[in-house]
Amino acid sequence: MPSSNIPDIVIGRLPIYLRALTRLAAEGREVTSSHELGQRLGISSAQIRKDLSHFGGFGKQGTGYQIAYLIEQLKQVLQVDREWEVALVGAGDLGRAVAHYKGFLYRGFKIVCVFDNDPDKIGEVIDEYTVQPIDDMQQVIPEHGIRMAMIAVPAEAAQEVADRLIEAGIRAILNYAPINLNVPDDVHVQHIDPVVHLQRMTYYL
Amino acid sequence: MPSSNIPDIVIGRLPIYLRALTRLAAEGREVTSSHELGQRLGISSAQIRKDLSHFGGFGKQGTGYQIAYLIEQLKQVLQVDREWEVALVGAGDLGRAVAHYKGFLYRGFKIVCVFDNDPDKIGEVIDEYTVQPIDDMQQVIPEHGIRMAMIAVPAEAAQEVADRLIEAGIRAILNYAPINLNVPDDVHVQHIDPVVHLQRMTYYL
DNA sequence: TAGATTGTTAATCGATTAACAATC
DNA sequence: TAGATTGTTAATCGATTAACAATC
Repeated sequence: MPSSNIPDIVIGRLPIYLRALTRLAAEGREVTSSHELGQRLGISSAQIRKDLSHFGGFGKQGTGYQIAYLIEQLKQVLQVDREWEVALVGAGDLGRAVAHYKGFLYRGFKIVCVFDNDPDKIGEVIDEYTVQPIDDMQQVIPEHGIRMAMIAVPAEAAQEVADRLIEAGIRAILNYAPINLNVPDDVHVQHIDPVVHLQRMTYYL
Repeated sequence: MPSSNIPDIVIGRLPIYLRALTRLAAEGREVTSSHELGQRLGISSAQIRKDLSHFGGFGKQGTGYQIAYLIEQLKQVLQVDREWEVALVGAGDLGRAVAHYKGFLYRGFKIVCVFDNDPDKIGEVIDEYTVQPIDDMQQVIPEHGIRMAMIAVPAEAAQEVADRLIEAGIRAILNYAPINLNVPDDVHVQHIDPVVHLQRMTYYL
């Protein structure tokens, strides 16, 4: 965690707020309150106010928050008021689905290259991407100055892919492989494993 | 949260432990310690011991934990020592990828039906599944006694799909749509939104 | 003005960690 | 036995909540 003294758990909630606010805006709403937002998200209004107050006073007493303005501010805080180029490794079923996904673009991210090591897949075209050999990563990633990557390869290959990505300059990894990645302190990792979420729920059933 | 007085945050870590232990077993290891497991996961050994102690004494002083035994016990606690039938709603790119994913089966889950409301997709065959009309959910789900579902439809449709699933008897939902779902207290929801994870990391870049 | 809601402080609550006796 | 590691208690740390003055 290089910068700042703001709890990581707070940072983790900001994208959730941003998503809910964007939704409210899409519904045509212009103003909201910590109370309303909290109700929608199942979070206390006090927590929302406290979280936001780490970054400034975005609201107005008696009125609440201007949705458009708060969205703008949160995007700035999260640095998603720009577009981040992302590399994708893995062009199997999952990688293909990720490559197709249209939801990245309007929320700050753009996949710019897709890698795989399967000779059958290299050269294949997925939407606007041509699958490149994984050995080209070391060249392509620094060339574009890409700092974020998504891993969608089998569990066995994920750690090695991560190591090579980091060597190529990647500093943030979204890992879809069902395995824990070990990375240096200055590299950020997030895991997506649907089974973990399912297993968390079966406990209560 | 119907049952138990064990913190939800502890339950949330168990699947992570289970995944790491399964990995260790796959590497041919038979015994591990809270210290080793902690190192792999970036968690303190004390936390692992404390978490496990909620459910019993699974280790042996001086030795550590028998991996196979601990896996078995954790599966029992999480109720994934059986196979859960899961309904999938949405047969677009994402739903298709989810349907193809082989990783559910060996970790306690089996997709048994796929629904969509697009006439072009109904009747289509995805692996072993034939896409069924979404209007059949109310019949098919109770018939099979299915209690878990995954939502892979566009954000606009997700809340309505969730409402109908719950009406049909679903009590745990894994939501891939980038929107917060509001559900009754006795229904469990987990969200998967890759953009939220990416946005959480850009803050630090 | 009266009503509403913020931003912030202090109090509460809960989770993590440190430490160690028990024991394999 | 000596060394290692658990399970558990108590101490610490941090996050959430309640409450309210400020103010729109």
